[in-house]
Amino acid sequence: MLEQPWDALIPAGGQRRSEMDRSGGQGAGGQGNGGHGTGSAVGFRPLYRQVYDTLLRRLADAVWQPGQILPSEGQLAAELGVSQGTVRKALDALTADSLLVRRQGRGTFVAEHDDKQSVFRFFKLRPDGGGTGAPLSRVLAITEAAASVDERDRLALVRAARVVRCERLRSLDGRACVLEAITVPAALFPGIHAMPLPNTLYSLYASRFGITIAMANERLKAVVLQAREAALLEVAPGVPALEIDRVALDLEERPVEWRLSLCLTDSVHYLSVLR
Amino acid sequence: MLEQPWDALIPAGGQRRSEMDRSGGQGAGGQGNGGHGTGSAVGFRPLYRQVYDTLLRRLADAVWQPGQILPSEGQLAAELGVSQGTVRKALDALTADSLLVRRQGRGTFVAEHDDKQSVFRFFKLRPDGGGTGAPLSRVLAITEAAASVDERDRLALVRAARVVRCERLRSLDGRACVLEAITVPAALFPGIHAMPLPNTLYSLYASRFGITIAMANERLKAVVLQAREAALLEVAPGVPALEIDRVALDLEERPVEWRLSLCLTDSVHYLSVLR
DNA sequence: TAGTGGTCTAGACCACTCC
DNA sequence: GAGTGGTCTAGACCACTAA
Repeated sequence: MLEQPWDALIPAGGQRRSEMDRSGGQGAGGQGNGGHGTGSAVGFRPLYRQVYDTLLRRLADAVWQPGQILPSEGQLAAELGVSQGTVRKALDALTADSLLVRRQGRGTFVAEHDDKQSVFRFFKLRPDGGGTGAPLSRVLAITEAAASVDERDRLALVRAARVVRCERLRSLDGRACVLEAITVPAALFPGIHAMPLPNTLYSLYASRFGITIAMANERLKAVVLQAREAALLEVAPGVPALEIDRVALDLEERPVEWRLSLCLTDSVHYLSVLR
Repeated sequence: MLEQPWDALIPAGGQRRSEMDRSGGQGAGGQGNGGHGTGSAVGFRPLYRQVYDTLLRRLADAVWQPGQILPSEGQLAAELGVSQGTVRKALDALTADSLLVRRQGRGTFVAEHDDKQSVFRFFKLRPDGGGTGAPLSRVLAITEAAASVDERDRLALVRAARVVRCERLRSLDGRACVLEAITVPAALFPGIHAMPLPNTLYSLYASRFGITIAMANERLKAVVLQAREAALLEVAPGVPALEIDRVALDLEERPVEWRLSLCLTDSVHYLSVLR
């Protein structure tokens, strides 16, 4: 299934009954998996990590759709030739990564991120008062063009790549407060420039293009609004704004969206929880 | 030990051999622990959660000092009357919460957060270029006074409470870029106003006052510098700055520090990773 | 009642660290 | 070689859900 051409996953400890000798031989510590696809040295991963990768691949390939139920732990264990406990460890890890949802008595499901509570996973602006107003959006423009230098840089694109750009104005509790410039690779989102865009773009990415946003890196700065930006946000030029430079990554950690947001923060703040 | 006057923890499933009948009876789902001390309804927690709480209490009471080694899994299991696997699940959870560090072949240790890599756990400003310059600090003033309204609000203090205030100027890569106003309850940090303050305050809190910072909530805004602030940061008044309003919580989720930072972000950004 | 995930246990082998 | 955490297995009982 992986790491080895054999049908079953190779164990890393435990009394597995396979007759195959140690082949590569080595086991390996635990946490030092690295990732990023290099790992030419030993390339060993614990069994549950291999199960994790196997299931992650199926999620990335949309074998299971969002909201759909997965086979039970026992069925997956039998299919992959590992114990139920090992499958559980992989499923728990995928749940911790917000890719699965497990419900006692019902089953394990592919996470849906268009729920009301999930809107706020990647939207960290909150009204100062503590109200829970969900953001509303108005699309100003959507165009297709050749990628700029910045866009190629953020999205790891080649020179000739084309992108789709979208400008949106978002409001919270009825007040315009965010101006967003969104860029996605045209190749990954064919036809998106002609679609009606929902408020939560990431659910559209998942349902129409099979792209799941798993993570985002945001870089925040305080800036001063330019004339055009200020006009769109209906404030005076020179007002300070919070600039959020976000690159969103899919399940395979490829950058698939660049979003530059300008936020008015007089009655709104960006919430960050450090652990 | 907890939940029950008996010596051993009560199980929630499994074939434990205790003769005591179900007493309270009910089991309970799992995740709905809530916390915050209310939970008068059933108050049930899984065994591993009880072990977690027991060990957390010992950490909060400084039974084990930072850097110190804990008893082995087997010893803890024997002491608490549970299986090694249950202890492991609790230890793994504490490790996930950054309170413990586990090293294969060596043991389990209380996390030390004055290491070089740990400085950045609560310090999210990074040079744009990607350099890893650690911040340096210069204390401008330190005073004791009665708590202001804002301070009482942030730190959940009573009217008569006294606080210690500290103003610091921090620089990154040699450039002054952060002006910090720090407030702590005087009662929790006796004598701190007369101490030399290290660059990493939180290690001082742990080593001298037995207070471990487990979490922090930050609220970010874009603001304009006032004259005094701009002078201290050596820029012109009116320059935009990133305001970080942080409340730090200890192991028992009590607010123990309020920190208001003003950051220049022309060559520095605030890094936020969303998962 | 059957099937699912949630918890708990017991015991095995492995890799790492230190003596 | 002894002791530690890391991984894997097998099997038990529990709580929850739905038919």
